Amino acid sequence: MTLLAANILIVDDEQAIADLVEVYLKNENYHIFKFYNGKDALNCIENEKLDLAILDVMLPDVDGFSICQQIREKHNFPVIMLTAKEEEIDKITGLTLGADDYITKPFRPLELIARVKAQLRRFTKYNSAEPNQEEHLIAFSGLVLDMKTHECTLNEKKLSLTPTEFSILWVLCSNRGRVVSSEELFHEVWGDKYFSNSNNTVMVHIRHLREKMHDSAEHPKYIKTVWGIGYKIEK
Amino acid sequence: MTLLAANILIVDDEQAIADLVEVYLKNENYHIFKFYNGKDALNCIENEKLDLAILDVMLPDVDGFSICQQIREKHNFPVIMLTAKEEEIDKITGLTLGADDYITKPFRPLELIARVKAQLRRFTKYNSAEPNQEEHLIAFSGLVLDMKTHECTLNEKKLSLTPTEFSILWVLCSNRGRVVSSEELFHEVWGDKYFSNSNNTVMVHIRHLREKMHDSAEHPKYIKTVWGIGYKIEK
DNA sequence: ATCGATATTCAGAAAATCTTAAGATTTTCA
DNA sequence: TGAAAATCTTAAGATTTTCTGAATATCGAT
Repeated sequence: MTLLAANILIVDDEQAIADLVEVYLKNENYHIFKFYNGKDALNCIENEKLDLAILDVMLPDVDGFSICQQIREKHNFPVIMLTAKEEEIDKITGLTLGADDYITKPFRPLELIARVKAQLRRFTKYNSAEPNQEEHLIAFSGLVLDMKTHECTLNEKKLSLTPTEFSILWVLCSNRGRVVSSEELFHEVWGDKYFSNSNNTVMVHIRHLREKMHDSAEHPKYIKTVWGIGYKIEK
Repeated sequence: MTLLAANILIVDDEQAIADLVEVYLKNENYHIFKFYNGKDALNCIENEKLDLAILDVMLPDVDGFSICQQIREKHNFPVIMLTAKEEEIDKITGLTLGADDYITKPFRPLELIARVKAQLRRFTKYNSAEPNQEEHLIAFSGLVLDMKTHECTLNEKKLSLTPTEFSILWVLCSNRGRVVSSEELFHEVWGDKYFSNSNNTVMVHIRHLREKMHDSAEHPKYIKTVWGIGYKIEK
């Protein structure tokens, strides 16, 4: 994804947590600066070129909120706050001001990694001189999908798709030439929520898509059914 | 119907829980190794090729945390921890070190299955994307099988195979030069479901395959019958 | 020639998908 | 804020495709 590994700062006085985060992020090939207190962290912020910071809200010396503020005085990179239980978020909403995201403990490793990547992606996208201008565009054989505007046109004519429909079509298109199972589609579009036993929902949306694209289930030009496997769009 | 069923280890001293998990996952066609104590589990880890482990944190002999550590010494597959009540997670956050996810009891079956699948998906994605890009393709003497698109072509002409037919042909091709018995075929394609003593079902599919490939049983170019043993495709 | 293994055929069963529509939820807008 | 509109989800029945098992025919080794 990135040519050079991002530098990530992690501060938490619960050493187990900090160590845990370190393990997972190192595993993703990031370069980690880890501290168990605020002072050392501040020092690091001064001297290192960081790409992202993960701060525990509650620290014995300098709390995460203060650190975040000090980061914001000079830097623009994303900050993710680590907070205690879900229920307490309300009370500390103010504390997360200036942060870009927050994660509640206990957190799932996957969630952490996903959030980190999301923030890095967002940051590098807005800040890199030469962004992937085409990343948000898919176009082939008369079909154009624009992720930015969420618009879709087919042979110059605009299709008004619902968000879900757009997402499904996007996933199918970005996997063009490959069969995508209903289950996979569901996970890509709805996230890793639990899914209901029937994949009928996906099917209904596929139907709506075909309808709007003037496509048929029997002789589809675009979304083809692969029996027993899933759906695909030909390459 | 999966080509390879994942091997899943489940360890819990509460037999009811372990049994329950076993039932749900077997129902999803996974192959289950179930143990009620840590020692047997450790033994299994040594000797079996596992794809995922579900470990109860509290075990009478060796606790789940230790097992997880021992897994991590040699293996990289996902580990999901089973913990007691939600409220107690704080206390044991440290114990989930090295695990990829955790589930609190009591859990809902769908949630369990969703989590297991999510982990397997993540794992197989990270572990198969790079190294063997061509793994999804089998091609020789005019026959091409593409796992990605689930397409099969014979001398440039497309054969429209049913899911089962495709699977059977895939298994035969990936074992090219070796005789595969009907029973083996059955297990590879259908998983560990019942094996009806009459292997006629396999035979019928073989026939359909031969038909679609314009192959004959008497002088087969592709799928050859090895009397008393099974079928094979010449190398 | 005989016997067990493999082939063929085909119709009913099972499974997957499609369609439709109603109720639930979310979003929009006055 | 509350009502209307749009969207999503779920369920049930229809349809299509695929699978299976029984009956019968054929093959191959001895």
